Amino acid sequence: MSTDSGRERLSTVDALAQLSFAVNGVLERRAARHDLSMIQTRLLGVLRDRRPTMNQLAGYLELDKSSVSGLVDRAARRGLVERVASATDGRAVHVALTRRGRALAARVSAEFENDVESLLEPLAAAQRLTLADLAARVVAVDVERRGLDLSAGPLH
Amino acid sequence: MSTDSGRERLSTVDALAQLSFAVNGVLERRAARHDLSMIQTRLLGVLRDRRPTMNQLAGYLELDKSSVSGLVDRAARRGLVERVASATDGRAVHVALTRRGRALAARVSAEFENDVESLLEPLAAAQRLTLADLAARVVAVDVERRGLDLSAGPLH
DNA sequence: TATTGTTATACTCTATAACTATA
DNA sequence: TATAGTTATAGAGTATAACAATA
Repeated sequence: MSTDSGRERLSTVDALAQLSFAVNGVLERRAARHDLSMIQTRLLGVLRDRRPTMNQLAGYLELDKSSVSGLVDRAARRGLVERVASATDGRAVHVALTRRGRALAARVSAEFENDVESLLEPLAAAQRLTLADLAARVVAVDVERRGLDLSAGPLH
Repeated sequence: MSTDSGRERLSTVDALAQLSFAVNGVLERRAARHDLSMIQTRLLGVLRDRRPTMNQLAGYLELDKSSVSGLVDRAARRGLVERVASATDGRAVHVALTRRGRALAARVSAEFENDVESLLEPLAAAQRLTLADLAARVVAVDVERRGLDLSAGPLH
């Protein structure tokens, strides 16, 4: 790793932090183009393959249930999600994507994928695979340690 | 972005997104232990080696100047930063860390470094270097493309 | 006139505490 | 009583628009 372009070598931590920052920024700007905040984007992502209760949703998003109430209110006001009464528990409410919400989720996800691909342009195919492999290894251990559902990540 | 959440091999985009999510989470939780939001943490980070005007600060943080006013207000109320009148421009105000702000910034930064090191535990030393190298390459190109100051990243 | 910064206003996001309805 | 969810309230964070002071 040379410094021939006048750029100092970053520490591993710095490099990783800045990479995360870049990826996060990509996602944020992409979401913003659809008038979506990160948390609204995550909400749509979580709902792509689930129909959780408010309570479960709070678990996935690591938010208080009262925060989720407002979140879902605002998404529902935009016609992206809807509340569905539980058939088995009179207290519970499920949250589901509307057709429009599903379409938007799919679109944002596809665009994000493109954005990240383009971010990775400087790497050769083999290097991307290496990066993916190393990242996956780190993530797998972190998920296990923290006992989280992997699929509650950025877009899921 | 795939829809399955098992332990299958992740796509490069998924792996990268989840890695970013993990790193971001580490930083967020670390900051929260000091009652700092991400943006307050970034504010302290930016000020570690700068004494910018409000306007320049808005540029570093990519926020509107009115947002920066409030941000600095709250940090100043906690004794972490202070406003300093410009010696050369009667309109301008510089923002600087207080002693307490500098100490906190150093502490959070050191702790964050530890956190990320521990996140990277599953990787061997050589793999970490590879990861850092690939990340740095991606970041360097992104920074150039977007014309940003590299040092306005997560902790700087 | 142009620039720097603050203030007024409005909205999203978040948590805590109090509440309602159901189990 | 305990649980699921909403509402009331408070505060951080953000942007837009209007403003004051200085250049």
